[in-house]
Amino acid sequence: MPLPSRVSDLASFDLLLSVAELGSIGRAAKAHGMSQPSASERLRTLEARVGVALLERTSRGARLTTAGQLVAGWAAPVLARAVDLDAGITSLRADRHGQLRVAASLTVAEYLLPAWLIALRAVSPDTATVLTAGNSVHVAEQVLAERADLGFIESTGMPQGLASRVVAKDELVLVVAPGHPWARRRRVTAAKAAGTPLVSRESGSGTRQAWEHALRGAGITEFAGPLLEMSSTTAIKAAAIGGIGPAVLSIHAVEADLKTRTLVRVEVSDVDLHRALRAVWPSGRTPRGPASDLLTIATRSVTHRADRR
Amino acid sequence: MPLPSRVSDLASFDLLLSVAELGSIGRAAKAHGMSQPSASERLRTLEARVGVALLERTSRGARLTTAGQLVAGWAAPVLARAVDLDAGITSLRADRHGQLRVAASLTVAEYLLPAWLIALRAVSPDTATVLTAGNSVHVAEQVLAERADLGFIESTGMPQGLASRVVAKDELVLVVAPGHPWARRRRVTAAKAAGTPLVSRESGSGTRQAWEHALRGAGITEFAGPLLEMSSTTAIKAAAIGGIGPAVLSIHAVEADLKTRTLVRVEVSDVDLHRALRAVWPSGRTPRGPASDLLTIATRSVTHRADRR
DNA sequence: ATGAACGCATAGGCTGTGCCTATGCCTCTG
DNA sequence: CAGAGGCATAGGCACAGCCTATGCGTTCAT
Repeated sequence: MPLPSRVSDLASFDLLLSVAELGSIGRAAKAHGMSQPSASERLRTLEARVGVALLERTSRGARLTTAGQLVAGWAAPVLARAVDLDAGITSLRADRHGQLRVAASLTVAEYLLPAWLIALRAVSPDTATVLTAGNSVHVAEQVLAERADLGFIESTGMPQGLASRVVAKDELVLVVAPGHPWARRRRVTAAKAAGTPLVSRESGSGTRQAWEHALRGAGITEFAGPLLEMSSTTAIKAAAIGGIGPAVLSIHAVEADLKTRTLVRVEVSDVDLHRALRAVWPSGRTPRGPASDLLTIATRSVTHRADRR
Repeated sequence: MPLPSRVSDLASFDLLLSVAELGSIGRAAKAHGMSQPSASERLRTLEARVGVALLERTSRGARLTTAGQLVAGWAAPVLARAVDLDAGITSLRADRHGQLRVAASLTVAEYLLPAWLIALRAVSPDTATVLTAGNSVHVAEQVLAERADLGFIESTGMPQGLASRVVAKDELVLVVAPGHPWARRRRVTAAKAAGTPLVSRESGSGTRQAWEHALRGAGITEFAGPLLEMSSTTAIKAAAIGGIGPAVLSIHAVEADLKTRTLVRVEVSDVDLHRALRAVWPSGRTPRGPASDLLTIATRSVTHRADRR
């Protein structure tokens, strides 16, 4: 399902937000480093694509119409997530010799780090961050070898020589498409879940290991083989949504889909699927400088969330 | 602050997700209605912009690298919000004579309706929805005049002749930039809040009225004039983030900013800033067809959220 | 072993979008 | 009444992106 082309031009929506903020097309143009006529035409074609008037142009500026306010309101989250994406990408490029080297598991890197990096930039704007992603063992190695200043891992199997602090919670969830038989009762037994082939990552994935580990904790010893093995979380989600079969993913990965009901969560009786996410660093070598800032930010995020429950 | 151009090309990221899902560049190209060479080049330039390899190209397909999985993971929420945006835009265009006419307050239309519309499309794909946004009085008029099948309003001042059901909660929050003096203590008295000039919407805005109403409930009678009046939520947020002064906004509008700490919430002692959001329809004329579906979806969202607390 | 099928890369050529500068018109203000 | 600020229009240029055609490498079946 390709994205509707109507919304693919982020720069135009960004321009619209700038007009809302600055009160005139010309000022918005300047803020974006383009000429006023260019901005004017961009907004005009944006309006044409949207199909309704978004701006009220007066001789002393431009204001959003009601429809314009709505569109701006919907566009803002898109741009906010795009900023997250950009922050993540920046941390991936290693060409700047970053002062702060972070190693993180995929779950942390995907769902939590971008927001932390943006907060970090607010605290120390000049810190270039280099991110390496891998499984927990890999991250631990990087930190122990001092090739990373700070690591973030799932808590299972903490190696020696590392100090740590819990910074967030993760939870595995079993999800199915709304049409799936399990979607109605919303609960299955551990044995049933283990005996059913799932859409999953390749074997060796941390999520898959954690899933089997949790079920073993409930006394399960036999597991059905995977129904389908796919290379990415997105692909697994797409397969599950398409009704191929149940899947097990991090709660962070399916939050939005649960909200919009494109996926339905199914509880697994008597199995604890929670796990803590931890920051780690070489014991005795307390993080300093930007690493300390990032640790503070990450820790604050867990207390912040606790506030809101 | 304009969006970094690195992430402005949504179509390329969408293509990347399709590759992750379908396992080959050619199939992704076909899914997007373009030729294989075009897709190949798009992905190549995307990799150049990102600065790291995202795909592992083999002779029988393409897989994401670790970095590619990360980028895909960050891009997915951007695209998901873009789909929301598109759903909203679709509902704004009135050229199709929609079978379902919805009138909603700005808060509901901005933050809740897109997800509902997407869920509605899953239930009845052929329903074209037309959305009108306005303040609560305006919405009530539309519904009473039967120019809208269903309305969504803040609950203050329910007019006669309308039946209703609570579908969501809203809450006003006082926010300041992290550097503001109030950010440290995180709490002010009602009198102090009322006596301080705020960045706000034009007078007559529902948010502003609700704020003053809530403070009057706490015995406050005198209000400072606004520090700055702006035309949109985005503009107000930008001003607050920029440190111009405190602002009062819906919790939904600042959720992301609170999470990333670009804004800090300040409690107001002894003032109840909650309000219910209600669906309304002409009493006696129980919603049927798509209107009933939408009502069910909206109602489900409130119980769903309750589940998760 | 060998050809067919599949998949990605490269080459060449074209179209159209988007941007810039210059200019005109309108309105509010002093 | 003149000037400033702001948006729209016009004309012209550059480049980005797409398509078709083709080539090369790998895999699989006969």
